[in-house]
Amino acid sequence: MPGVGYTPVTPGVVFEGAQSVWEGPMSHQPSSTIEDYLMEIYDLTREGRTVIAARLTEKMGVAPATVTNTVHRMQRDGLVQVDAGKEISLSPDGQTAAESIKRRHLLAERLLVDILGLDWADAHEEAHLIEHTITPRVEARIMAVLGHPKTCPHGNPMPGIDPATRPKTRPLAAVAAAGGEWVIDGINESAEEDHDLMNFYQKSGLVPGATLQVTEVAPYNSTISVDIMGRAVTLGMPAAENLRVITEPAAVR
Amino acid sequence: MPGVGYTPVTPGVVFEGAQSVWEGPMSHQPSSTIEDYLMEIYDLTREGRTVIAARLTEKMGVAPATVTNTVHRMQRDGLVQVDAGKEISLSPDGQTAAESIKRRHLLAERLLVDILGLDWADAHEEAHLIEHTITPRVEARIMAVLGHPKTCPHGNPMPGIDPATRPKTRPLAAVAAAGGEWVIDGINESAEEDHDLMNFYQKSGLVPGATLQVTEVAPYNSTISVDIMGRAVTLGMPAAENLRVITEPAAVR
DNA sequence: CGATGACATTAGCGTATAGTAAACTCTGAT
DNA sequence: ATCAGAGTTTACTATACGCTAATGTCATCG
Repeated sequence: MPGVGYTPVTPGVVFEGAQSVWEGPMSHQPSSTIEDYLMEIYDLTREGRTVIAARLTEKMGVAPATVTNTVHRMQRDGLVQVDAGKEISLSPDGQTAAESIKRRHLLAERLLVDILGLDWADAHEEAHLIEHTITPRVEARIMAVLGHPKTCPHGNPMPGIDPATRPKTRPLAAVAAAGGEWVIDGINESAEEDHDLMNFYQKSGLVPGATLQVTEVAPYNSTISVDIMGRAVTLGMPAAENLRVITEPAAVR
Repeated sequence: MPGVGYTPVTPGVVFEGAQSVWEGPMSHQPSSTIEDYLMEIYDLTREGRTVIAARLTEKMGVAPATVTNTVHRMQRDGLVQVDAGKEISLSPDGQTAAESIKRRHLLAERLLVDILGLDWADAHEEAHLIEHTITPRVEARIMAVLGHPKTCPHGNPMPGIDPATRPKTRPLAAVAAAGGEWVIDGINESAEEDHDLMNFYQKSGLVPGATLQVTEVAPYNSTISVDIMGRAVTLGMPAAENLRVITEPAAVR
């Protein structure tokens, strides 16, 4: 006889990693890994990029074979489709799950920055850990305490926010001439992972809501120079590409 | 040739679950599972209970063979010793890691209750998820914002708090006679997992700091009745065993 | 048209974490 | 002394998620 004090689990429960989840007729709770893939697909899609396995390979920092494998599991679980051209897209279930994890990521970032006072440049990577452990119960509390924020600290909108209510923006890199005054809307998602770049933005005061004057556009040098809070800052291409400024004069934030 | 855009990892890195960690000459970052085991061993030890695999089997809700297996990995990694009598104890490294995860657990509980306004009775299980994702950086922020709390919301002390500075307590069940007035110090760790019991405590106002009068001690019925905030509440054995009251008249909290 | 480069996939491994089933070790009670 | 019961362990299985190596598929370029 086996030892007492342990009762085998009811059938229908499946174990994945450290947490056990219901494997009922309804959908799974995706693992952290799957949530990462979902958010990555969601972001790439929102940026208008073609979502193929090679893109995920770069973003996730894993071997190509690992992505093939993982995407297969996601297909099996009804989270994504892969079309004839190998393009990956979210299913309705996948979309729902992706919006959920994206929302929790943004809320975690806001919690860390607005309430806990964590460095703006560190928030993304810390939130990336915490996001997976936020249940609906806690999500509701964070949402309430923060007053239903519409963007993350880096200016990216919560899923479900009507794009029409967001300001029209362009990359700072697309500004053609010196002289204009611009308000920073946000930092592109893809730049949030670059910790050094984020630190540069932060130290330079290049954060959402800040106002800057373009002092020089130097295409021959691939730089744009700006004046921000009286300080001169020169941005190279990646920094200028990933900084969104508001096109409209009136900042409707 | 393999696809471009993916560079194989430097040697010396080991993969465990979703996160990659350094496998240097120094210690690992324990996985969530290992952290759970560490905290359980820590709690059982602090309660003065004999720590054997069967105890962990109950607490973790896994099969006995799983515990054997996991404890072997913990031995291999230098986190625990197992003596001739099969008793499990934390090594110095294990103790350090256990105090770390315990501290993060308590901080997560306080964050959830004090700042996010989560239900006191729900905090333990939510913190159990979040605790594993709190890095030193975030831990420091929570610590600062909360003002270096000395206990969790259920009255249990942070690791490193000198027991001498804590009030002398006894279980409410050990109160021999009616008539006395007592201040609640806390709820035993082992009861925090019992969600129904925690809800009962919360609804009855039996939370740390509250004052109660013992109105009846009925050993023949295994109950103790108290008056709390003018309300009469009768506690059965488990509830009375796991509620600690302060022995001293002056509440030095 | 054949080579190259970007991608995808298969095959074969390894580890952590779970489970079941069965065997084995005590200790204490009949 | 044997047996029951608690506790432990071994053997084997399964899944998720990583890796390397090798193979297959295209499209485009020279």
